[in-house]
Amino acid sequence: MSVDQAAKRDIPDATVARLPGYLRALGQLTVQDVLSVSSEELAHSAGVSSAKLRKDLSHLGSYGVRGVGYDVAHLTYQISRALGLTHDWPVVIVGMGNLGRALASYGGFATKGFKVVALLDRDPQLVGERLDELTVQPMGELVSLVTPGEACIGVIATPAASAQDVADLLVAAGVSSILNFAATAIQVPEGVHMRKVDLSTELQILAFHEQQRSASVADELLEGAG
Amino acid sequence: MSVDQAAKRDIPDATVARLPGYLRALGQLTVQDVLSVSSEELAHSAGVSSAKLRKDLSHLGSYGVRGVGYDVAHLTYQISRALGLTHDWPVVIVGMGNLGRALASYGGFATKGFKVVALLDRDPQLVGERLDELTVQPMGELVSLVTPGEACIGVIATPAASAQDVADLLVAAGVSSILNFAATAIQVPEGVHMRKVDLSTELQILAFHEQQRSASVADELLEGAG
DNA sequence: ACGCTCTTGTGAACAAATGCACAAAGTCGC
DNA sequence: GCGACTTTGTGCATTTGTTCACAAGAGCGT
Ligand SMILES: NC(=O)c1ccc[n+]([C@@H]2O[C@H](COP(=O)([O-])OP(=O)(O)OC[C@H]3O[C@@H](n4cnc5c(N)ncnc54)[C@H](O)[C@@H]3O)[C@@H](O)[C@H]2O)c1
Ligand SMILES: NC(=O)c1ccc[n+]([C@@H]2O[C@H](COP(=O)([O-])OP(=O)(O)OC[C@H]3O[C@@H](n4cnc5c(N)ncnc54)[C@H](O)[C@@H]3O)[C@@H](O)[C@H]2O)c1
Repeated sequence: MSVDQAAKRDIPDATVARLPGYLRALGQLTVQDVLSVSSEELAHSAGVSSAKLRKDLSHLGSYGVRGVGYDVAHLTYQISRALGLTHDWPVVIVGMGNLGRALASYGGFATKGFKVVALLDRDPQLVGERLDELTVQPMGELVSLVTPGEACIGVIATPAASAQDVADLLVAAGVSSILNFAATAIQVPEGVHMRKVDLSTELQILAFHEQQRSASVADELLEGAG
Repeated sequence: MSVDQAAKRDIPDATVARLPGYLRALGQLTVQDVLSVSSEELAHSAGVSSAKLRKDLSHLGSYGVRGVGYDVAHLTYQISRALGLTHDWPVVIVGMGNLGRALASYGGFATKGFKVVALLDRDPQLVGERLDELTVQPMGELVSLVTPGEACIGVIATPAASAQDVADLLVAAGVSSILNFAATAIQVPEGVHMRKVDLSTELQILAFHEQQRSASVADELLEGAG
């Protein structure tokens, strides 16, 4: 058993970040009743190179068959296990504005190893409102919803100004992983995992590349003229 | 001027991905009327190490003053320029469901160098609906909205099943940068930039770390017992 | 049984990113 | 002016990630 866990222990971050993409591609193959897939094909559907895919999978163990490829069902299981998706993780969403509602009504959670267990907002006007099986609760309920020591994922969908306060409340209640949608950096204590999803960052990165493109076009014109 | 552009030309990807975060931290300092900031302070607000921040900024040029720090306004300008945010980029959003509406009504675009110029959906029921100054238009309007050669950013907020089709339409219309919110990998031709924002990927990465944590706790218990 | 074909898994080379540590270059008090 | 002090910018070592290229292994037809 120690071998098994040791194998999981040092999966590179870059690999972990790509595993969900492989899982999704495998899911599409599953519904198409495809039983087996080569690294080349799977890599193409996931949008990576086949060498990268094979190296990534080699970190989980040796689950392919040389000359044949990977068994779709078995690989799906192995990746799910590596990611810790063999059981559902509870998720609480804080902030029931435009984004929070969209997230709450988004069905993609349940099928992927997560279960939204609570929706919270500090606005008394929103508390009590029903959204897809769940009732919006006041912030005070947080401590009774989260059991310290038991893993729980917190999602922040409040305005940037409240994000740090909400993060502090989540951490105090015992949440150890936070996904932040607010457009601000938040500080969390050591031991709490934090990731952010940020629209404007992504757009700005795209803008950078667009600008590079137009700059190089301009340069080529100048070079042609000079 | 060639020197200037050469300096911008090879900013590492990892640096580009962090620049928006610095810009945001600088924005907060600006509203607080802070005029100057050290790498240590700015790095802390942006959630990175000061060495990383300095190395990142050094790729843009030498805009700090030794012994003092960085001028907030000037650094803001330089980063904006490096990212290509000195003028607004047009953005079209396709898919006016839960997420698309949240994005459309999100004010964060305008202040950050972007302007939503069109909302599109294929559902005739939604076409014609007004959302914040804009009317939802049918997909056929795409070609008349985008001018090939002029940069435009396309945002995909349709279900996964339609994402590839929508991407193809956007590319055909002349869009050269795409931000994909749909939970699927899409293929775009060489020369088109594509980035994705994906909730379930992020949650799965958090789940991995939670699982690592519980695995190591279990290990420690075993070790203590053995 | 054997050789042919196919595809995995991985060592080794390469590239990118990070972190360290300090010289260089500025400010400020005197 | 000058020396003490502060903070930047960067060369270098280290770590992390990617790509290449191919040996090892599995299936299949004969
Ligand atoms: N809407 C989008 O498309 C979008 C896109 C990208 C990022 N974001 C970010 O997501 C966040 C939410 O966006 P939105 O459009 O849903 O905002 P919103 O204003 O519609 O909703 C925010 C909600 O958070 C609640 N709230 C505020 N402070 C709180 C606190 N301290 N504790 C608990 N609840 C609190 C408010 O009552 C409100 O219901 C913002 O930070 C925004 O920048 C939104
Ligand atoms: N809602 C969320 O919180 C959330 C979170 C993460 C990811 N996502 C992803 O974002 C996407 C959209 O989610 P949603 O909840 O808004 O879905 P939705 O079903 O509410 O809306 C989808 C919209 O896209 C339109 N559409 C469908 N096919 C189209 C096509 N070919 N061309 C143009 N328009 C088309 C539909 O008419 C509909 O209005 C999904 O892929 C989902 O996985 C959503």
